[in-house]
Amino acid sequence: MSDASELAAFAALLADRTRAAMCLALFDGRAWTAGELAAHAGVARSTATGHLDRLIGGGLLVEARQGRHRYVRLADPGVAGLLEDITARLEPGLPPARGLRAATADAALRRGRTCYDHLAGRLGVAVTDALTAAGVLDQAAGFAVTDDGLTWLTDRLGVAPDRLRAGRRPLARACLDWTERRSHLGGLAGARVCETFLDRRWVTRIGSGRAVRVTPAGQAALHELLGLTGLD
Amino acid sequence: MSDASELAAFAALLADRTRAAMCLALFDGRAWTAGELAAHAGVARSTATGHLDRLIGGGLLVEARQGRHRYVRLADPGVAGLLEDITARLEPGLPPARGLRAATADAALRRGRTCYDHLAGRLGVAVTDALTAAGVLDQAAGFAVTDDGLTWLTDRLGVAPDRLRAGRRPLARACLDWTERRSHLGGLAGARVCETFLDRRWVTRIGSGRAVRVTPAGQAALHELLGLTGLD
DNA sequence: GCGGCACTTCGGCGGGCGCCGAACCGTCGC
DNA sequence: GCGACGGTTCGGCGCCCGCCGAAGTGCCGC
Repeated sequence: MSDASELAAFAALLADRTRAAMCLALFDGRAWTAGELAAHAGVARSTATGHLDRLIGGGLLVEARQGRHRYVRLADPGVAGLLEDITARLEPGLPPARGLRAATADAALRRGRTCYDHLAGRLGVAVTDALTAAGVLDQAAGFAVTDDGLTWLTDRLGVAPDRLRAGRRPLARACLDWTERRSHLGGLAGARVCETFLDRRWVTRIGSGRAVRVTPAGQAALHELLGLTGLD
Repeated sequence: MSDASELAAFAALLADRTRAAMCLALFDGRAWTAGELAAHAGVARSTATGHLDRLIGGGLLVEARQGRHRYVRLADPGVAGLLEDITARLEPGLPPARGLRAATADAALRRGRTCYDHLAGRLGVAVTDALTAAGVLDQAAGFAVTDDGLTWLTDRLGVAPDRLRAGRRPLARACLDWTERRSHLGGLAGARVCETFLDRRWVTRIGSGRAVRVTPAGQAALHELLGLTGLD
C-alpha cells in the first residue's frame, strides 16, 4: 500500500507537461540552467524553480550550483534509460535509435563522437581530462576555464581570442557523457576545441553521423600537445 | 512539445495512489474484476470504474467483459517490465528477484511452476490447451468450464464434486502467463487440477520454490488422460 | 420474472497543484 | 560601487481531478 504511494509519487514527477518537457530536454545528457529550462518549457522562472526542486527531491535530477547559475542534469544513466523505455512505449513505430542506448551499442560512437558541437565519448572525456591536467580547466571550481587556460587556447591551440568571448553562452560547461559516465567539456570552449580539431584534420567525421575518428596526424598532434596516447 | 504532453499523460496514469495500487495488484499477472480492485485499493466501485477506464484508455490495461464481470489485466509483458523497472528504482537495495523477469531467467520456472495455487509456465499452458481440446474448457466463451467438463473433472480426474462448487471464487479464470504470453487455467478449477496432480505425484515441487517438474508417472498419466507428450 | 449483484453514470464537493507577478537575494561585469 | 541578471520566495488565483452516494443498466440465478 505504501508501495503504491511511492510509485504514484514517483510517477507524479513526470505527470506534468512542464516537468516532462524539462526531463526530455535534459535527455540529451547536457546540463541546463534553470532559466534555459524555464524558457524551453514556456513557464516563468519562479515556476521552474519549484519544478526543479521536486525533480531533484525525487531523485530524477541532480544540480550543480555555479555562481548565480543552477545547472541541472539527469541524475544518472538509469533515469535516461527509464525515460527512453517510457517514450519508446509511447511511439511504438518510431526510430528505435533516437536514444542513448543505441549509442551504447555502437562501438564507434562510444569511442568518439560529437555532442551538438563539441567532442564526446571516450575521446571527449580524454581531451577534457588532459585539459584539466594541463591546467586549462579547473574542474574543482565547477568546469571553469582558467586564465592560463585562455592563454593556452589562443596561443597553443590557435583559437582567435574574439571567438572565445562569452556572450549568452557560457565559456565552459560540463556535459555528462552517458556511455562514459563522466563529464566532458561543452560550452563555447568545447565548441572551439572541436572546431579546431576538425579544421586541422586531427579528427574526421565517420560517415554523416556524429561519430568521429582521430586521424594519424591527430594522434601525433594530441600526443605532442596534451600527452594523449592510445586514441585509436 | 507534444511529446512532453504525451509523456506527462502517460505518467499521470500511474501518478495516483489508487491507480498505482491497481497496477501493482495486477502485477501478479492475474486478471482481476473491477470490484476486487476497488476493494483492494479501498475506493468505491464507481471510483474504480473511472480509474479503469483511464488505465485501459492509456493502454496500460486490457479488459475482458464476461457476463456482469469486468476482468482486467496488464496489457502486455512490456507494461509489467516497465512497472518492474520503476519499482526497482524506488527500492534500490531490495530483492531484484521479486518480479517476473527473474522467472524469465530461470529455465525450470519457465518449464513449469505454480502461480498461487494453480499450474503455470509451459506446463500450465499445455494442460490448459489440452483441456480445451478435450472440451473441458470453452475458451471462446471466455474461459468457462463446460457441462461436460464438470463431469470430466469429477469422473475422469476424480475431483470430489463438492470441491468444485463455486463460492465467491470463480470456477475458471484466465490467468496470463508472462513467460508464455498465453493464458492458462486459474480459478477454483485450476486449483483443483493442480492439487490433484500434486496429490497423485504427477508433478512434484522442485526445492521450496514455485518451480514444479512432471514425474515419469505424470508423463504417462497425462499422455493417457489428455494426450500430452514432451513434458520433460 | 423477480430479486440480487456487478458495474456504470451523474452531480456535487473538496483539496491539491500549477501558474503567475512582485519583491527579494546573491553574483557578475563594468 | 552600481546596474544587470539569474534564481528564489511568497501570496493569490483558478482549474483539474479524485472522491462519494444515489440512481440506473445489464446479467445471472432461483
